[in-house]
Amino acid sequence: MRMSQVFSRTLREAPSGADSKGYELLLRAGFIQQLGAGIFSLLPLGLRSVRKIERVIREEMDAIGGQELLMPVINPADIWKETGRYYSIDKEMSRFQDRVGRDMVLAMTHEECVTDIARNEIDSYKRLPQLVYQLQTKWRDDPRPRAGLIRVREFTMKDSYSFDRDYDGLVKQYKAHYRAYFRIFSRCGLPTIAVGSDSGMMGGKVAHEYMYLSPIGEDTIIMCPECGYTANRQVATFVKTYYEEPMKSLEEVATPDCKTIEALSQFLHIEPRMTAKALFMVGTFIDATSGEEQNRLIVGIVRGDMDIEENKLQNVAKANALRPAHPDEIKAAKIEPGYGSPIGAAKDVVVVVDDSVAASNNLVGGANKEGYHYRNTNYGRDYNGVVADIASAADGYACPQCGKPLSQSKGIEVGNIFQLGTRYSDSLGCTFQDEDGQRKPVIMGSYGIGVGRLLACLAEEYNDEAGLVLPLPVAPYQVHLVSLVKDSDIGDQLYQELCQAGIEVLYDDRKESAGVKFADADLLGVPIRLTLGNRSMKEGKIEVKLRKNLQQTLSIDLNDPVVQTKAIIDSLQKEVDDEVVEKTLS
RNA sequence: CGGGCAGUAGCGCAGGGGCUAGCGCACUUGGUUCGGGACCAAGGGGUCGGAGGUUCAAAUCCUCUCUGCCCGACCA
Repeated sequence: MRMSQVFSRTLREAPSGADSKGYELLLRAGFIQQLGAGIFSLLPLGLRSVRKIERVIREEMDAIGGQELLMPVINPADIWKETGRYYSIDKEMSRFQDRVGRDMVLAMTHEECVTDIARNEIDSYKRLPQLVYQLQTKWRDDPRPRAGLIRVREFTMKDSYSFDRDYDGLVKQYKAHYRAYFRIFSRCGLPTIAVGSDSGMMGGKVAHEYMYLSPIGEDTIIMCPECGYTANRQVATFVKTYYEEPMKSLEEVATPDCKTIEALSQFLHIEPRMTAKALFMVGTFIDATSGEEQNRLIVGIVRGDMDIEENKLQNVAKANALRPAHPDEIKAAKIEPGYGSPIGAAKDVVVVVDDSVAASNNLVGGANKEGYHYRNTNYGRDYNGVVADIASAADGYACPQCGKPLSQSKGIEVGNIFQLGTRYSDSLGCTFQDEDGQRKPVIMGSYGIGVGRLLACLAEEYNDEAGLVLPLPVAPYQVHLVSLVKDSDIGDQLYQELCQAGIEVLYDDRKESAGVKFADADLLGVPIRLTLGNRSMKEGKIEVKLRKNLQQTLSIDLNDPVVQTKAIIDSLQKEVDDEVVEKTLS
């Protein structure tokens, strides 16, 4: 490709609002352009990178037996009503009606569609196992898109779906994905870790997320440096210490202006761990068959030295959605905000008690009276509720596997894998006849990779002051040919030669100064730069620089450029191949 | 959905009742330069996000509205 004809142009200054380095550079290099909030066009350079990522994905999916198909973005709402997600998913899924008034949705994922296909195709155990995948546009009306391609509303996703006759088969396909995903990300050059995760709206039990660790990430990952335990904070557990002692009798105590645990413990001269903290949320419960909605107040109780993990609370309460309760909603349940506890609360509130509280005694808790707390509150005696782990893991807490201190860091989720089980085959009636003659639901798995987000993470990982430094397998071109000589014939000829040899060349044939050309080459970040200039040509050489190390200058012979260029490409490719991560799930 | 900020040339920004709306970069033409974002000269490009209002006069003040960004809620 000749630079003089490239559709996009480079920007000298970062557009305002480009808050992360990677996003800024993708914009400045002309890889992407924004159309609306969370809606981006991929320009030719960006699309070339995306196509390369997609090729890696296809190769690895094919390698584990995947068959590519393509499902429609627009679905009749019927199948979404069958699984209940038409009702349980809120505004994140966009809906409309066609001309005759039929309910339609923009599919935000394809479990419904693929299960519908499978129930027509799969009738016998002889047709299992199966694995299909697609690279398809998803629309999710995220309430808050941000950070360029990291969190968007329209995006391309690789999603695959496995079908098995039993759980052993599912586990096998799950493990195949576990390994394939590490291969995909590492082949693209992106370092990732797999963490245990919540299954969220997907349903199912076992799930992993692939995280690219980055300070701009929105997920918090809890890790144990000692034994390798990793989990999303949403599900991460830790070892709690309990404080058991003989129960003492309940005692009201005046605690003016003690609306926080900090103020309370200072006022009473006690440690936060001797208090119980209450969090009030309103949970929305949606009946999956009728779509009927009901709101109930949820009280989460955790010991004062910990925080509540809202995701855990939501799961335990089995709510479809949670939001903080308004003070008047709390009061309506006979609870006093700031001095609240389940003691004496209305009957219809859902009380969830962290095991740290249930197993500790004589904690200070709210008296549901402005300015007063109780000493010696005890679960089981003074109030009841569901006991579960709803505490949020954090830096320094004890690892659930080895007891050593945990650490936390931020990450971006680039992929995930779920063991769905029969969540969708049950509700959509996707069954097969097994060897024993019985009809059984197909066992499913679902596996996703955000393609654009992967590119965004790569841009985040690979850059320097001057621009992008993309690895060879995902760079839009392999070679950037910069011609600084007036006589364009030499450059044109070299360009032709390289192209004919199958090398992907970006050829800067513009009538620009050397500085402009180098600056653009730095910005675009094509891994290998060939510079055609008088300096080296006098010696019959072409100057070579690798984008990732501009200090070092190499050279190849002017009269035999193709073979030597190919050798450099091969060596860069080999560097990546040597780093391909092989990890298996035990 | 709450809180904050911002919409003026392709990009980054200035101007905040008064004549023809400006600067840098980018763009066009001519010339000089030619290995790290060159120089000189001459140009082109704007219904100042939209609607309504106040005023002799509105990019500027007021009201409404749309859009984008940031924080939070939210989020596979």
